Amino acid sequence: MSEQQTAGNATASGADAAITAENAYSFAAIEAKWPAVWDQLGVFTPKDDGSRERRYVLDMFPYPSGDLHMGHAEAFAMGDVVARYWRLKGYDVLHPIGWDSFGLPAENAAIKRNAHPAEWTYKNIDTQAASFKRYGLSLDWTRRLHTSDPEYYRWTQWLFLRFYERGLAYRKNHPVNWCPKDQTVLANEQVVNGACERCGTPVTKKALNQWYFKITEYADRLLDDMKELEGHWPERVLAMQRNWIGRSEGAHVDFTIEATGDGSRSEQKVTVFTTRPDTLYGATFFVVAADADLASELVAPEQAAALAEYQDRVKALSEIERQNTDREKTGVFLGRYAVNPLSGEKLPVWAADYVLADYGTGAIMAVPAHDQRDLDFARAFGLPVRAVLDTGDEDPAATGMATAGEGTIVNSGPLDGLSKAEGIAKAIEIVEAAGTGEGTVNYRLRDWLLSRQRFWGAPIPIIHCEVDGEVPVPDDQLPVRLPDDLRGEQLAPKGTSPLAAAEHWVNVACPQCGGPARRDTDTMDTFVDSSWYYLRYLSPDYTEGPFDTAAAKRWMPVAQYVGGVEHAILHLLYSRFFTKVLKDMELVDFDEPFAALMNQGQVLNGGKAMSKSLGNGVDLGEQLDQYGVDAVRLTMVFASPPEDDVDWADVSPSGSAKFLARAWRLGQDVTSEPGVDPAQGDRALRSVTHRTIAEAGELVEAHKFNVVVAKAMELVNATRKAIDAGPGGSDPAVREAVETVAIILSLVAPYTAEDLWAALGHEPSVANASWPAYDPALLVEDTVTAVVQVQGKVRDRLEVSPDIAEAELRELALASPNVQRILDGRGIRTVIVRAPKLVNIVPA
RNA sequence: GCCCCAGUAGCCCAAUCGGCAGAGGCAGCGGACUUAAAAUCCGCCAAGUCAGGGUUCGAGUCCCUGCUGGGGCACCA
Repeated sequence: MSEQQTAGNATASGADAAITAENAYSFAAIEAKWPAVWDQLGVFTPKDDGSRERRYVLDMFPYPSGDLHMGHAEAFAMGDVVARYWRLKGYDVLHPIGWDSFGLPAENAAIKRNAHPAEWTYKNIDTQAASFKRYGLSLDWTRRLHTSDPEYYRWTQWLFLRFYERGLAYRKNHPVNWCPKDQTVLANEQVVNGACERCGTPVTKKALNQWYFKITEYADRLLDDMKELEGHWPERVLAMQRNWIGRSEGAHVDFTIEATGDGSRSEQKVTVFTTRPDTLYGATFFVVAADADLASELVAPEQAAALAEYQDRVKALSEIERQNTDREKTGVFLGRYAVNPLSGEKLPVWAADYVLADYGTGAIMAVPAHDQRDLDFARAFGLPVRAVLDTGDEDPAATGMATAGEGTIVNSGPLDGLSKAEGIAKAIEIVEAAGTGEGTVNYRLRDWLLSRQRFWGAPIPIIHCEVDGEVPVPDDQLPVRLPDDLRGEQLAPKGTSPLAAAEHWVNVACPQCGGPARRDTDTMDTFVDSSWYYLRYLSPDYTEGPFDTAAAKRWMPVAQYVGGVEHAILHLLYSRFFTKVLKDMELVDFDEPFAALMNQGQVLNGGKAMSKSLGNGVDLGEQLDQYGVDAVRLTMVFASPPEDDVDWADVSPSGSAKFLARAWRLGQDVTSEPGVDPAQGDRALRSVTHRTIAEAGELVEAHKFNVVVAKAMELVNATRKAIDAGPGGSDPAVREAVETVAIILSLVAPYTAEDLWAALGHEPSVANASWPAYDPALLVEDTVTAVVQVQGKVRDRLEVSPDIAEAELRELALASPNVQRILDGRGIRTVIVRAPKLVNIVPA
């Protein structure tokens, strides 16, 4: 900025400005100055011309609920460090932004305001977009997308149809999780402790005909491919996914349910899943899930009334009550007997709610001696307990404690004498040979319930015809657009989708027979939208398919994904599933979409998550107004390692602002010209600079961003000292140091760094600069301090050459008067020498 | 109940392979500059690493036990 312009500005902002405008740091001034320059230069749009190695950095895209908040500020600050570092390192970096813009809040707002959800949604997106721009992120805005745009959801629907063709999208009538408040079904993953993940309302069960994705078919691949992610994803996220998929090895064993004496029920085969086939001889009763159809099929006529009554009782329980593991065991005898295929023993068949209808086969053989749940049930109903594995523990029947450890099999005919593991193998062998069972693997994972009875989502592109049944909407009729004439109350949840009431939309001609038909009125879970958005960024305007497969080949997988751990299972598991299906469709050539994952911590205030109800929220906009963008970003990054929480009450944005001003002022004191040879400069300062470069690079790569900032502070301090009390501002080493400060700072504080870069006489943008190379010669010290210990305690320090020989160091150490005094004539047992830094003398 | 992570100055946090407990910041204290204040600059202060045990010449770091805090899972046969 020229002096004339400065003077002009001074009059505009008052008399005091004249004193400060020239040489004082003003975040407001620099925030106003640079965004237009960045836009004009197009710094953050990747070249995509193959001239550089490509890297894809992605932050989980936001949901447009109001303006950005402190959480966004932290997450995006972290992702930007990586994107900017890689750009400086010479990579062609893709760092796009978009919005996950379908979802319930928009609908609720529309109902309240008698408006259309799009109005609220796109207004919020505009607000957030402006805030993102202010926040100085190195984003490529040319690829911006919104999942609620018809051009986007057209392809969400297209993908649904491809899944449908492959048998991966299907409908079934099944008891599902139902949120009474949101009036919609929920996926298993969206039920937390028996309550709706979104609103906290206790979830109930409801039998409904719903759409599912067959994610279970990919359970083994979702599990196995995690090997690729180990070391690159946080261990706890992998653990949570492993846990959620819940692979367990065991056996399917067929039991024969005997016909009733009066012939009212005939003989029937029922399969159980067990992980403990070694305990087959210990089975003393048989249980089926009370809410499964199987219970009603099996029940003997004289017990039917009792079962019906029990089922009513079970239905009345909330999910929260049902999941309480301290509950007394309940159940009802079905009047039937199951024959153990190994022992031939007859076992009474019971129905109980501790057996789950949708895990395994919904039926179990109960082995009370070796399973705590079965034992609790046996004791409640006076059923026999028979130990078949001698673990050395006391009899479970007496103690009430089932024994689950290792031991030797007893009372089990052909299995006697075997260990647990041998018994499992042998029992599987026997049932397989007899044709009454087989070894198998079972998963905890359930299919993904994707239909929602809400308006603001991608309509499911299926038409129901009386003649042809389910008919997919032909590709050339996509997208199935949402009607835009529904308002307010018309969108209110009624238990069925609001779309059902839009008669003009619902009634269509069947694409196959032309006869009268109705559109499917459910919309897709918004997690479907977000399961493939990272691919759409690669070719956001592509019209031949959801994405350009060539672009996917160039850019995928995402090299660094950044987002909150709250998506550990939901979004990340679904996206992994989608990727695997796309691979099978030969649209992509990789198995995992996100090669590396970083979970940023939360922003707390006073030890607690910010929330309206606690009234401890901190407004991001106010923080930015008060301290400036760079100071807020710096505070986020400096406070702690990225994955740790930041407590806003514990940190100091004003301290950050002070540091930034201090760094910026260095630029005012550099008097050498750009391009001077730093080799002529002060060696001590150069040594600090080059050490900082070396360390900062390693630290960024290790994601220790907070330490990078600390190193930058050290360099700033050293440079200030060199200017004021050393070689002075004209020394070429000072220029080199300040240029390094600008480049490192650009990772976190782009405005300040850019302004500093300009003050040093460089053309914008600092984002186009290169991460400096360090000179290893400058990292070598003239002397190092060797520590001399006696028995591990420091007794002397010696200044020695870094390449001192072990023997010489040993002699020097032993000659130390301090050492001699401490040794006090005692002999020496050993001397450990780690030249050049340490000697440890062990006295006799 | 089971599994995972973390405990270092008053506070937030550093500390390659086990090798001098301290890099950086906040707060505090003192000084310089100022008529004064703000801003700025300089300096100072501070823990022996949650507790106990073990391995080692040497442990914040490795092993065991416990305590505290945080997170995940939880009738999944």
